[in-house]
Amino acid sequence: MTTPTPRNPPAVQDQPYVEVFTEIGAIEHYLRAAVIKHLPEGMTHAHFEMLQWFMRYGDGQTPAELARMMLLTKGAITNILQKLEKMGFVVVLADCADRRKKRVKITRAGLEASGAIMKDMKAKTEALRDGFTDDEFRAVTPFLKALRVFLSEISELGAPAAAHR
Amino acid sequence: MTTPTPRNPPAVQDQPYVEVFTEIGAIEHYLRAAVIKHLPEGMTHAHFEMLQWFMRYGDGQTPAELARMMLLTKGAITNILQKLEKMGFVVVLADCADRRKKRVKITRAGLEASGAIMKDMKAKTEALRDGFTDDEFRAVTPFLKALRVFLSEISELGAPAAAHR
DNA sequence: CCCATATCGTTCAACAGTGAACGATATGGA
DNA sequence: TCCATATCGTTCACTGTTGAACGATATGGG
Repeated sequence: MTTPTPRNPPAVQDQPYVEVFTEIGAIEHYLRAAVIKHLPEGMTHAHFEMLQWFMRYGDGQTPAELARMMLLTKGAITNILQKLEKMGFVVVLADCADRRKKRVKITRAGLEASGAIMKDMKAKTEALRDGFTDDEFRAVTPFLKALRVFLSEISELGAPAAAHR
Repeated sequence: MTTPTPRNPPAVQDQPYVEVFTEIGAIEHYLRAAVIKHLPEGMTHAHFEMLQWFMRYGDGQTPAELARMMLLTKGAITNILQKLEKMGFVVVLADCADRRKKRVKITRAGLEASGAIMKDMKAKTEALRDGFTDDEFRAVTPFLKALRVFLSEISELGAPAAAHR
């Protein structure tokens, strides 16, 4: 056992919301880490999230729509789609009605790849459902939704105008 | 009004836990965006998080300890600390007892910079406390903590050994 | 006293995401 | 009709993080 870390004590105790944000950040981190372990060679977490998005909401969206939904920039979406298309997991089609737009469709190979990954993660998702009930998740969902909406509105606001002088 | 997006319908409805993870990812995204708007020129979200960490838990940790606590690699911590030191917000001292280690201390300037940012964000934190009660945050904290612990344990596990053969 | 092992902090190449350009296309009011 | 404005998808320079090195230091068993 080593000497305990010398350290100045914290000045105050955490506000409840600070603790929530900290836990949320950690959950995000560990969830990503857990998923990444199951992705095949060359597939990024963002790639997998894109495929999952199609599984959840269907496909046929434009890249700009995907960017807004997935909270990424259009540039990131372009990059992700190009790689997914190279892998054969999506096709990107021109939109005849509006020639600025494109439409993204998941391929059969994409469906299969997505399914294979989820199957590979099955033990973990089952452990999750073993440790927590659906009702526990449902119990916190309204609050998380409200918090997300609140932050999405507030995050668009800039810094205050340096007070008045 | 444009034509509604042509899109294949989703096959199934979201599992409760999927929705929770989605909301958590969005909360993380918007929270980061909201904070970044208030950071001074040259300060990164990671820099600010480091300063906040010292405010919460005190300073004097080693870089390796900071890496473990903040869920970043040692390389990232080195980078962040070097920049914070250039800004004059932290000092990195040698540990006499263990010459492999260093100890990080926040400076008065770091305290002031951190305080100034928090003051700048005051309107937003007040809006947060206006929209949600402490009890609401406290109500979800145990579940989030348990979920974080669960994921931290499960994320260390690798992929299954490709079944048997 | 060694020496194998572990941890320390740093460096570096690779890579993903951002944000601001850009040309192309749509849209709607003068 | 024409033109200002907006959105489309792409590109590119920049930046932050990762993961694997590396040398230096500490530790503990033989």
